[in-house]
Amino acid sequence: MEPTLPQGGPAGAKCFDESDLPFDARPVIVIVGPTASGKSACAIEVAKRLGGEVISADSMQVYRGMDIGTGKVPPSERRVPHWGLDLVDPGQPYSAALFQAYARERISDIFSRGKVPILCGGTGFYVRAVIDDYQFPAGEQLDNPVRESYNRMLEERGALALWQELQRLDPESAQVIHPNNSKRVVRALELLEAGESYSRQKEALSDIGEAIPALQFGLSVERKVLYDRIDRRVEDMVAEGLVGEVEGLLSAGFREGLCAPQAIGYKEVVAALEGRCSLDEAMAAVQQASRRYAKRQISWFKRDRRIYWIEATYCSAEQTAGLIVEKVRGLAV
RNA sequence: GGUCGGGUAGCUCAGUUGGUAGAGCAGCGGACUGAAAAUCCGCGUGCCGAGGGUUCAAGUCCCCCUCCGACCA
Repeated sequence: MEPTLPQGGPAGAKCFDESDLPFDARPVIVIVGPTASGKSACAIEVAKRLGGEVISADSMQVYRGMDIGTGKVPPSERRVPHWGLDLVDPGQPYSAALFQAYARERISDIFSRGKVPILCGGTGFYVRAVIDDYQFPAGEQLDNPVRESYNRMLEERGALALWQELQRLDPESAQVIHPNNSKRVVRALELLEAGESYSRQKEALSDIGEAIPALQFGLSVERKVLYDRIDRRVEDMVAEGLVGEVEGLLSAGFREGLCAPQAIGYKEVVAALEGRCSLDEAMAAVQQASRRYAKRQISWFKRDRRIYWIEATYCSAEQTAGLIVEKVRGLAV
């Protein structure tokens, strides 16, 4: 089947136009898409052809020791330098702001060596934090005592009381956050402490500019095919030793982490290891969670009108990479 | 062959004395500025097995056919 490069992407999408590029700016190549859409292989292929290096934009692949379940490309298959992997231990928190700083540093370093940075990953928030002008308050602690105390308030007095507290301190922000969304309510309260306002940030989002010139490509795969691939991938993960990997992490204190234990594929296997369900049930839960995750990813990326969508359902990594390289060269002339 | 039970959403099932149907799960859509694989919001998607009858009105009552299950031969 011949791959084609659609002209627009979603209906009415505004395509990236070469006139948007500053004359001498070298764009970062961005490859996004839902889990199991073939991003990683495609990125490696593009990197090989363009003299590039891959930066993974994935909130879980930053963790050391979480390899099988996060779908990390094994070292033997990397072919080109990979960044963004194994940055911290599973016990540590990580964030979009940290990734933003890390990835931008990597990008300028790769450029300075005359190579092409390829940002590739499924964590939409991380991708946008890097290429767009997201400004996070400086100097915030990740294990914030303020967050701690609001979380306690949530536990003791409930979601509504917490939201009402926000309403009292910052009514504008309370208005744009659903009372049930306690995580975000806590974040808004935290921001207040740092002298920022959630609602002001949200407003700024509407006309946020690009911080780094980027050419974004999205791999789209028919839903049914994507779901089948996800289901199979989960079976493969178990066959490759996911359970053993989780056991190892557990004995290394993985449970105390803030972010890592939330990873799909890990929390479910932990439940099975603790006897709360069978392994088969855990696998089914992982498959379902992955499908829903893919749906959320699609939702996130669909919104970005700058992305060129590539219909990749029946395409190999060589084919999708070929289209990307062709497009990049076309624009670079 | 006979008797009984059942056939309602993708699945499991509810459905009052008749008033053109609703739960759970699954699914779909959306939001997103230091947890984002997280968190949150929204949406029933239906030839009620087929046909006929009674009735102003049938998922519901009657007849017949059909399919599934159990039991009896």
